[in-house]
Parts: sequence; C-alpha cells; structure tokens
Amino acid sequence: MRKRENPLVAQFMDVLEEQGYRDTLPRRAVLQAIAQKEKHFTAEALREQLPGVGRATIYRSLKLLVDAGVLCRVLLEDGNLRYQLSRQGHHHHLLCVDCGVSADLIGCDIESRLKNVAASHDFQVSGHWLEVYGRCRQCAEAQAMMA
Amino acid sequence: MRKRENPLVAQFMDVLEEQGYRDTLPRRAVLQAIAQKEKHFTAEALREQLPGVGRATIYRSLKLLVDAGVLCRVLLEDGNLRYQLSRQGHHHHLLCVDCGVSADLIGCDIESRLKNVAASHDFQVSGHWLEVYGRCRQCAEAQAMMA
DNA sequence: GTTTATGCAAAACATTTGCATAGTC
DNA sequence: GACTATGCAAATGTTTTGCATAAAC
Repeated sequence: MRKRENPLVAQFMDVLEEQGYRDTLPRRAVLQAIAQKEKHFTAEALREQLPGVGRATIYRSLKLLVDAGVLCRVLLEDGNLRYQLSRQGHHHHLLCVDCGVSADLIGCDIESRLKNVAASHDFQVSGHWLEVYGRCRQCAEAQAMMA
Repeated sequence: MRKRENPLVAQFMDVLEEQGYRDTLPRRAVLQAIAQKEKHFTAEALREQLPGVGRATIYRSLKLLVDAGVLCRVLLEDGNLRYQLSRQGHHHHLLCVDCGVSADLIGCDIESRLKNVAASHDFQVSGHWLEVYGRCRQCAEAQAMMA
C-alpha cells in the first residue's frame, strides 16, 4: 500500500521550477517526506528516512528549499536548528517543548515596536528572529495531570 | 606590556565558585579573553586566541559559562550560533549585521503580548528567543555614504 | 588526600566538495 | 545534445569523550 503523493509536493515543485530548478525524483522524494512531517526535523533524520537518496542530495535539497522559501529553519530552546515546512511568508513558531509540534504565529506585529526600542539605541532594524517556546494544549494537560 | 586582569574576571570567577567550580588558570584565561571581546565569537576563534589552553577545556568552559549565565549564545541571521558575554539576566540583542557589535535590549516587554497571541492558539508560553538584526549607527552611516 | 580540571588524542558527528555518471529539458 | 542533478567517497569542520596526569581545595 503505497502512499499517494501529497498535493503539496506538486505545489512546491512548481515553486522550484519557477526558479529554474529541475523536476527530479530525489527532489520529489524529499518534498514528499517533508510534506508529511508535522514536527521539525534534522537533515540526518530525513536521510535515514530516505535511504535511497544520497547524503549530498539531502543536504543540497534542504539548502535549496530554504532559499526557495519552502522550508524554514527553527531554533530550539537549546540552540539546535531544525527544519520545518514553511506554509507562508514571514511568521514565527510556537514550539511545544514536550512533543515538538509547532504552530505558526502569523500577524507578527512586533517589528514596529522593535523599531522604536532600537531607535533609542541608535540602531536601524532590518530584521528579527523570534521563536516562542511553551506547551501545546495536549502537553499542557498531560503536564497538569502529572503534577 | 602585559594586560592587567579585567575586573570582570574576578567577578565571574566568584559566580563560578559559588556554584562549586574551582578557580583555575585556564578558566581565568578564558574569562579574561571573553571579557575583552566586544563582539560575538566562536569557540574556535577563542581557541586560536588561547593556544595555551586545550581544545576540550575551551569547549567545556564555554558550556559551563553558558550554564552559569555568564555567557550567552546569540543567533546570527544565517543560523549560526555565537557566544557573547552576558551582562544581565533576560535580555535580547541588537546585532549589527555589518560589524557584528551588539547592544543589549533590556526591558523586554514582549512576553505579555506573546502570551495573549499564543493563548488563542491554545498554547502555554514558557519562554522565547528573540534576536534583532540591523545596523549600528556607524555602519548605517557608512552604508548611506556608499549608496 | 580527595576531588575536580586539564590536555591530549581519538572518536563521533555534521556538513561540504570534487568529480564521474545519470537524468532532465 | 547541453546543462543540471545525483551519488559516492573523501575532505572539512566542529564538538565530544576516555583516560592518565596535574592542579585545587
């Protein structure tokens, strides 16, 4: 029983083709694997999941997908970086520290506030990186149960 | 002409001793080197600067200092992590993308706002990581000059 | 004297690169 | 057919670990 191809794969493949990249089987395999994940992951984890795809291809694909805006990198609380599907443009993540699921925080309005604060430091803001850590409802409930 | 020991060294050494760590020459050397830096740095850079200290000691010291709250890790825009002296408790950094200097953003009031936004996602916030990128005044002026 | 820290070398990881081959357009 | 992507293996780079020795308390 094979999994049918995730509809996102074709969609992301289009994005890549628009940027001049070719439609190849390894890339589709990578996209398919990524589209299925609901948690962040590492390059090595993806590699284990796709033994048929060469290591270099995995790494090259991940970089390419980040550039293309299809993937984003998320920073864990301990400083480790993970990859995760990017569903829209600028956004931030709510990362559950227990189970690892992440929700997207859209409507980020901190930029204007940052600009104000930064101005008083003689600083011209051009960007920011924000990750929010906590617990999703399920994990919060489980946590409360244990206490 | 030797540099005199930076007063911060003794101060940080005290913090470590309170936590049960011993006062050793390599640790002082690391602290001294760190106290002098006004930019973020990597473990390897520190190692090159302190050829007399073993690699393992450098790495072990850095980890220890992060735990002790003396050092903090900063995230660059490209996803690389650097180390940098931590002068106070919870704070964020304004990082100059050109020269690398960083200013501390204190009085971070985003937490309450985050809690609100997150609540609507059924999410219980426990922490966050924020880095702000831009240009310090000098670099902003230099930039304007070039344009 | 007991305990902790250091230095070294080796191991363990993680990521990148060169290059011949295969696949796409 | 021209150009891009892949796979492999090797190179690179970074961080960790085991263990005997040295230093600190």
